[in-house]
Amino acid sequence: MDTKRASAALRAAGQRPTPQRLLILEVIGDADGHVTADEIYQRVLEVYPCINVSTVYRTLEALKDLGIVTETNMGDGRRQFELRERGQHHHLVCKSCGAVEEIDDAAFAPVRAYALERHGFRAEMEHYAIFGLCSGCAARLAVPLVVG
Amino acid sequence: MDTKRASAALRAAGQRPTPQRLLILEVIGDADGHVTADEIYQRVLEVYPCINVSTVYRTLEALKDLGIVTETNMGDGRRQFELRERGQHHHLVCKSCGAVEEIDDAAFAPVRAYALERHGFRAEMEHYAIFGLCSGCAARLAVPLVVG
DNA sequence: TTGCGTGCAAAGCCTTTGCAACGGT
DNA sequence: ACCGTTGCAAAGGCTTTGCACGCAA
Repeated sequence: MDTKRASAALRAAGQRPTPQRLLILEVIGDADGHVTADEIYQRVLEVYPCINVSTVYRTLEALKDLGIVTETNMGDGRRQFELRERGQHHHLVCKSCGAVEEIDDAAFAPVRAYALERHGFRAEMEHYAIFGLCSGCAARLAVPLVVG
Repeated sequence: MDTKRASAALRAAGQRPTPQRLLILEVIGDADGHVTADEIYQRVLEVYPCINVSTVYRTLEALKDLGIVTETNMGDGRRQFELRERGQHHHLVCKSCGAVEEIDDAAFAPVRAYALERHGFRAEMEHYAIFGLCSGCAARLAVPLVVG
């Protein structure tokens, strides 16, 4: 997301496009993939030495409310953030080697349908972390193939 | 899970079935649904006043390793625990009213298939929290129906 | 006796909050 | 002048760790 569009988005929401916010957005945009609040903080710090962690958290909260960034929990107690504009996707996290790859949101369409039909529930399922074994590790560990 | 089977499971894994551990298991088993570490701690405390939180955490870790309990992150920063023996299922969490209902694991079969076919990835997807709007809130808020 | 399991207290980590100051609009 | 934003520092919530004791095998 370029600075202009970011500014416009913030302004449109009645919020000020401060340098801190634009830098935070830039860091999130430049990182390809997800970043933690602390990573964002550290990277902004390199360019803008007087920013505070609380500003990062507050900004992330605001950007989330505006729908500009999304949050994922990868299960390690830290929140991961990412630009929403990258398009709906999720992450396959290998429990063995830690590799992370992306999986398209289309994979979840059947789950949404199921939830809606049987429970009347509008499932959002945005930006999930899916744990398991990547093809390499599965082969290496000779994991028997079982599909539920 | 009754005490005998729990003891056996622990013993089989070379671990001691201490009163603390059995009580913790009992609490998790009695709770229908998920419980947090602190809830477990509080409930055991009523019966066994000298137990410590750290024991609860250590036990939960051990029980997880043994595959006796599973953990879910419902997005509020606290870990939720549940007996695995209840069978594979997931939770639908309403973002509006906070209601939690269960959804069968069958809903995820297509996702596993997708991950395997396109990425060669063995997805586990155990015990997920799915956020969204329950039927009541969707109706109340007049949310337009969009299925991806 | 060996070592697992425990209680206790303290620290750790990530995140949030109160408050006064600052700066666009 | 107003009010959204910020930095700072301190607190907060949940979880983990170090250490010595106790108890079962």
